[in-house]
Amino acid sequence: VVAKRNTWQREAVREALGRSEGFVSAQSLHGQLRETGSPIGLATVYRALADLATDGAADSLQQEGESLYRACTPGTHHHHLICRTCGTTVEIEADAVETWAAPPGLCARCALGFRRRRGPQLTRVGRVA
Amino acid sequence: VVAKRNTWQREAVREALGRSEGFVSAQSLHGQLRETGSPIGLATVYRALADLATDGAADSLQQEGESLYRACTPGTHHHHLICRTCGTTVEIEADAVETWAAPPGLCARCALGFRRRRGPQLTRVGRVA
DNA sequence: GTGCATGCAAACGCTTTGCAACATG
DNA sequence: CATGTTGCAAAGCGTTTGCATGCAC
Repeated sequence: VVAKRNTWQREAVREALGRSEGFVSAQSLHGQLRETGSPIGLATVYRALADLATDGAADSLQQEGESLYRACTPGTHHHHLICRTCGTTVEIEADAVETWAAPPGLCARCALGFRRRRGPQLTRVGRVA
Repeated sequence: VVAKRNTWQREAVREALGRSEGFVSAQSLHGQLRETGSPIGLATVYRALADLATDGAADSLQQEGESLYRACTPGTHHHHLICRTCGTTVEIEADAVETWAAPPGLCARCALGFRRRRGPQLTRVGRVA
């Protein structure tokens, strides 16, 4: 993988992310880094997190208008299960979840492509009433 | 149900929401209403949507930093499946999805409470690498 | 007159971008 | 010297809130 940008501070962000339990916001990550004496800027944290997410080294989710990030083991094909109630997150191997999540989570047309391409997919289930 | 607020324009928002296919943003909904000659303000659209979502008359999801809304059949206990690839959304009856989604989507501790309370839950599955 | 919905504009929080300064090779 | 990262500050965007107005009862 060719280094695109954020070569110095990006490592600091990656470390801080790895040190954190569960998902953290960019701002809280920035706060932590500043507390440890780093002069890192908020913009750099955002840029680093965007890169990490692109490379698959970090996983992100949206919650209440802000993005939360979490280090995840890169290179391995896996999914996350996030408990909506308590926030507990588990990485699980791909095959297990695809067995139950992929077919009902995609419409017929896309499920076809999913099985072929196995591209990024997200299944969401909301409960009402 | 006692009318809390937004009694007049709320109905206009509800109608416009029902007229829309799939999920729409508050801003686009506001634009549509203004195009039809309504003097409704953006704030009122947001307030009405918040109420509709609270009452279960609308379903909302977050996508790329903005909230999208969709009318849904109120009073019935149901879930939504949203295809991450093409955005197709289907309402499905509760029992079917709870069979496969609830147990793996919650951690052990919360799943217990889920079965007891059957409170609002959301299961997300993200795919990486 | 009282209460509450409404529209407007300002404020808010998170994120992104413009830019000048600087480190690296 | 050329390239690309950095911090800061300002801008951007969706959303929320404060407030004066006006309608309904």
